[in-house]
Amino acid sequence: MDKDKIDKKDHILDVAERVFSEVGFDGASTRMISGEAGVNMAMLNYYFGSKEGLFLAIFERRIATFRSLLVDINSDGQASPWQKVLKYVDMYVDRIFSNNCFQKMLYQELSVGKRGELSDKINKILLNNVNEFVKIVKDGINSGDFKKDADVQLICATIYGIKNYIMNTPYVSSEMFGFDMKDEKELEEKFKPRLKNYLIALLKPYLVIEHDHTNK
Amino acid sequence: MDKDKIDKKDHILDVAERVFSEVGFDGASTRMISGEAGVNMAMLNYYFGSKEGLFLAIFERRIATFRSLLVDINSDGQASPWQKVLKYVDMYVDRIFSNNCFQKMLYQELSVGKRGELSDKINKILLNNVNEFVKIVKDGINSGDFKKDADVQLICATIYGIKNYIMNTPYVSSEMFGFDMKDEKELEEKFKPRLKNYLIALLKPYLVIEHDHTNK
DNA sequence: CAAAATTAATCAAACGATTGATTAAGTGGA
DNA sequence: TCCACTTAATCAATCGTTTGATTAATTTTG
Repeated sequence: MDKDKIDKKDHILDVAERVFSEVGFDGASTRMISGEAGVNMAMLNYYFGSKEGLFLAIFERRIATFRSLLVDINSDGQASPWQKVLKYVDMYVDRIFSNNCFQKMLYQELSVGKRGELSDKINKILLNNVNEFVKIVKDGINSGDFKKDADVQLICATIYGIKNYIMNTPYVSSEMFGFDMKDEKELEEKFKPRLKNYLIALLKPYLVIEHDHTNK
Repeated sequence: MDKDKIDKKDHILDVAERVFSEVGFDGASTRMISGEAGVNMAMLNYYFGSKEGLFLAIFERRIATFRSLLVDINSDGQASPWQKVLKYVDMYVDRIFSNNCFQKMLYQELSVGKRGELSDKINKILLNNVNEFVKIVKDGINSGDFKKDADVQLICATIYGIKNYIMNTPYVSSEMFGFDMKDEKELEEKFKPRLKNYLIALLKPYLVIEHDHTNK
């Protein structure tokens, strides 16, 4: 049946995504991937043309989701700049940790950047997302809500950097935070809220101009 | 002469460090490294035993430097907690960008973590450095200088994360910050001070309890 | 409907190329 | 001569990929 075919391709993509994220592109052999996926080696080439084709297919499957991520936040005319930042942080943290393997893969690819065309594509998409957030902050500066000497770019690097650091140094992070980073439940229930609270508490005093209502 | 031998070994280590940082451990072949270093392939095995031995040798050369990095800051009884943080940030930013290739290599190794013994070693050293900074912040909290609900661990992740993000996504960062990240001069003269200022401006309102002298 | 023809999916086996590593022969200075 | 160094040649192993054969599913034909 057609559904089975799609499921099998998807299964291969799932496994390959995990394996690539664990040992990198060069570290993962086609035998390893096909073995863990429980399919014949030749199926990888049959479905995806090549190892690199498989790699690209993983990205193409995820990139569709990527696009629609942040579009709507900025178009919300009602929300204040700070409310937009809150919304962005909330969405970002939620999204990120559900695509754990892929995020790691993506970051490794950016770090190495061997596959020229794909790297360009990813870089462009990521820059789009960055700029979406940059726009929020800049609007806030122009409207007088945010401090005008705020370093917009480094704020971005902060949000993305913390995420990458935690996800790409599992052992150090697990020791540091005192619980297993691979435990999905703890990650969801304990760490996500903690990270959200932190980011907000960190950014607010740096970014927002407090209008002193108490006037003491 | 003996000096020549050491120089040649060091030269190989330099080249290998760069190549590893650019394409990863699996992506780098011994032929590639020996070729770029201008030595015969067998020399790598003659000097370092194996490819992994070469990899380890790179770390061993750097790790000595690593150890003595932050030891003295915390023993300065005179300095206030916030002054210690300032000193730490200053030292950290300065150090980090001078070992560009190695930092990237180290981070990739942590992300993959295939070489068990080495990974353990690195993780321990890194955790030591983390704890050194954690201690500074915790002391500040206990002494009443810092806010008691500050998330010490995530502060660490912030500092290390920003650095890693910038160094490991050269293209995105270069676009984002509007200049070439590989240009050492610009990095030194423009980016380092910018990053220091940002980190201080970011951490201060989050961390430090302001004693309102104006009393308005 | 049933037989034939076509297509898609899957497999074990093998391909040439490249990998990290080793060998044996040679080099030149002490 | 001895010893540390250097080289080209070569090794088995593994790499990604291709092959030809086989089976299962689908479509076409009579």
